[in-house]
Amino acid sequence: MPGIQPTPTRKEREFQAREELILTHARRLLLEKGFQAWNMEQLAEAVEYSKGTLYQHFTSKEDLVLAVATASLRQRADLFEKASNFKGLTRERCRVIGFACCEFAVTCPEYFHVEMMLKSASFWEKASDARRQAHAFQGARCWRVLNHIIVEAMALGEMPRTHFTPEQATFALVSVTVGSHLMSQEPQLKVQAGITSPMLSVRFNQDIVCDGLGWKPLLHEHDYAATDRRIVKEVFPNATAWLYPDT
Amino acid sequence: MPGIQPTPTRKEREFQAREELILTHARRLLLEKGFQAWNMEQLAEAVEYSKGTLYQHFTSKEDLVLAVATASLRQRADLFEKASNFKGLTRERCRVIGFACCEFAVTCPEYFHVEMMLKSASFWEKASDARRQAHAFQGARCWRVLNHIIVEAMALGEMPRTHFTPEQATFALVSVTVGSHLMSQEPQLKVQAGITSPMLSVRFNQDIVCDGLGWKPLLHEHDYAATDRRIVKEVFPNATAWLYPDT
DNA sequence: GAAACTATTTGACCGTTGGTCAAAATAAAG
DNA sequence: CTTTATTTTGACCAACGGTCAAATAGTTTC
Repeated sequence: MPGIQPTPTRKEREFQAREELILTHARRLLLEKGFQAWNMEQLAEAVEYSKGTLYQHFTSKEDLVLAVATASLRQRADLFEKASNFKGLTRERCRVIGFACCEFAVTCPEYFHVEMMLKSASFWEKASDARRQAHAFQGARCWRVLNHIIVEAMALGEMPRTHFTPEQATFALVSVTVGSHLMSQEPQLKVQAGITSPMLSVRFNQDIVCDGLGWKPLLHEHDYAATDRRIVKEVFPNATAWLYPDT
Repeated sequence: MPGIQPTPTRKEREFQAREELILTHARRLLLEKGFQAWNMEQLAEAVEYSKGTLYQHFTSKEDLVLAVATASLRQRADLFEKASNFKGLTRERCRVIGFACCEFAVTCPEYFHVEMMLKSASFWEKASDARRQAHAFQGARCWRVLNHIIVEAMALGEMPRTHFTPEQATFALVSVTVGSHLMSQEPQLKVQAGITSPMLSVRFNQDIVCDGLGWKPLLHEHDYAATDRRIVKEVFPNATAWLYPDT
């Protein structure tokens, strides 16, 4: 919750603009080549500054990549919050979050590539504390949105509250979402599972978990196709691009 | 399905023994330090050979790590096949697989660390083709065991077969399992979700998905605590170590 | 048992890359 | 214009993955 910012000087604004330039190019390189297949020299060339200047913004290559990840994560949190404004049943609102996940995966395809590295302890050691906290903050925003919906679902009696806590339910949905995204990128599994549209698989698995949680109305008790049409129309008009597997 | 092997000479046996020695130490280093924080020189020192000798076994550091991962994956496939021999309802047998997952996570804790890297394209490029195929083979073994149980469940009418294919159901279970393992290692999420025992969370989420798939008998329709006791007794006597969160 | 030959092991060496810092360039102040 | 403060630069360093000619160990021949 940022208060009144001290007026940024021209220098500060230039610094900020350059940081975003760096992040943009780093993001592109991450997407095109992954983490290893480019170096700081190449990035410096791309942004038309020298290597030393890069290190005025970031303490290490890992710190830089974490900043890219956090910028993406902020977009996800923004999408989540936008999604949560949808008017409807709690399970319908959860469904909008599912759409947000897919929109995010399409908008920030480099994120899942980076997310892998975020699990490695050595990665975090090399990142600065400020960036670590920024990442945690955006992560918490995403968690909070989904958790709120589930708390509300329980309060309204749309989800049973006797078998598990709201946090357990949130965790289940987060897990299945991340796992589905990861697995649907695995070429071998895609063939074995006969996956044609990764996004469809992710949302299918989310539905399974929601049903498993007893989140009313269950999949076959409601016309979710109608809900989906409303979601596309009201919240994610661009979703048609990824909603149906390209023919 | 290995046929009659040509008799290995003494040299071949020594070569094999050394390879296992290398893998053992590499596995330990991976667990203790991750991927980055050790180098081939250190590994060479640990196994008391020189760096050049390591490169007679593996084409690159990545190739070596992939070999470690595949060795672990073989253990998982072994556990899965052992688990699938359990006599009982299909959902009970799926539950044994869930135990196998946890047993594996405890036995091969370095695997999830490595699995992250396996998603990176640049990683696979540096590994040899033979190791790639070996890894795919062990992965397919794991998939097949679970898939067979689900096919059988549908054939017996213990799982509905109208809403999805056996492969979709298998994919959902695989996704939630991997996702849960990953997420339950995230320190921030552990706090937010209030996770005390990662293994318990994984199995809980698997239960949710099984229920969501309509896999009879559902969680509340059957005394799965009794099943669990049988599983521990008959298949995983060591499971008590991780089954309950340590006090 | 020595010599000749083969197979294996070794570690000095190379190229690349993340990261540093003194010097150069630029901007600001006097 | 001169001096001072700030920013940018790229040569440089150390670390690491990977290579290969030389050394060592092992085997065969006479």
